[in-house]
Amino acid sequence: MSDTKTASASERLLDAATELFYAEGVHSVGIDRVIERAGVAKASLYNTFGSKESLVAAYLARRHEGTRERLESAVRAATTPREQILAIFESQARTIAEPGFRGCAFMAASAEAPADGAVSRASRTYRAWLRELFAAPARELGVPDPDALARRLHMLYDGASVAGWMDRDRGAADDARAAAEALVDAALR
Amino acid sequence: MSDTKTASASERLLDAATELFYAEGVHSVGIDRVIERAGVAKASLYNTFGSKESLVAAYLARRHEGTRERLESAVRAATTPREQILAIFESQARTIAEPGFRGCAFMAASAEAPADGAVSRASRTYRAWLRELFAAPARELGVPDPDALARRLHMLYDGASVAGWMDRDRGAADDARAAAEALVDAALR
DNA sequence: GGCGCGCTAGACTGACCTGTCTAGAGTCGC
DNA sequence: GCGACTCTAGACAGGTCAGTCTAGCGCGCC
Repeated sequence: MSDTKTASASERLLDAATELFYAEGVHSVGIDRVIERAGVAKASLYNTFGSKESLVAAYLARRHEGTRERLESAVRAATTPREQILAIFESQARTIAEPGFRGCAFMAASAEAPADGAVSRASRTYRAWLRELFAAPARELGVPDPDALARRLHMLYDGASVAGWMDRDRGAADDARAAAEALVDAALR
Repeated sequence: MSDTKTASASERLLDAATELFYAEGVHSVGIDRVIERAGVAKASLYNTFGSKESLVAAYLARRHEGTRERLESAVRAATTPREQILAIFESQARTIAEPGFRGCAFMAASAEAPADGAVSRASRTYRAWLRELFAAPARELGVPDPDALARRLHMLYDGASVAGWMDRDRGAADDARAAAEALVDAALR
């Protein structure tokens, strides 16, 4: 998170938007609260982003980037395809355990947004990337239908995220990891 | 759905709330649109439900009831515990294939609601019921940890719902069903 | 017949929303 | 010194929101 004093107005706006939108929801947080938290004038927000929807899209793009760095570095640290798949769930477990975890930001934002706007587009981009993150090691495994395996692993990932959020189940990703092992084994059988 | 002409004001309000809240989100739909669609005066809504939040809770309670009837009758029609578990996903497949499917109403409503209100309470009640719907046949299977199996099946169910919604994946529940078979087999092994 | 109750229609309040606009402060290169 | 630029502070417009309140209608029950 950037230093409030030195960072540019656009950085501070994104910091504030990230904290407020994720914690309270896109619709519940007004522009005025974002600029107040960022210590930035309203005109600067509209000069930089143009609209609230664009600010939300930028917030989601930044979250996508953060998740991408975290998960891809976890995957890189693993050697076998099987371990790469499980590393995704191990990284997710750390995310869910963090204080303030409130589920998937893309689900939350999409639930409040119309189906054809910038928010839905950002979500589709994110989900396509995550799907491919599962699909690449699935192909390396040499299973008969790697795309089907990737879809099912993605379901476990989403389900763990929902359980960590709505059921406050801290161990959700550990369960998902164990289930993922079973799915990989079954696909290899 | 009740007949607009003969049903009571409270029934017509719930009908309208169900359609609008599910299709467009709780926050996006104002009270005025609900009463207009229901053909009911605003005072009647506030006499009956007292607040918008209570109307939302009543809408969720009704959805819970509908899902309960659908899934429990699907489970009853199955004979073995294994078939009961798979019947849940088969029923989900029909739900996802329906036109207008927009994901889990409880996820959507919870994403817009504060964490301690009537909406979150309704979601917890619903999720606890669904968890138990998986747990009962899991216990009958005689697996070592039926609660863990139920949690993992619930994750698949949630993940299929998310995929059916966000990825417009019509076959999501079929994938989830196949994955559930693998999880059940692995738990029995 | 008359009373009460559930209902309708809609004005109204006060708050909050996004987005625009004005006016001016500070800082840079030149 | 001066213009260009980026920023701040905040008023303002136009709309929407939840929720309250008044006034009156119609129907069933006593």
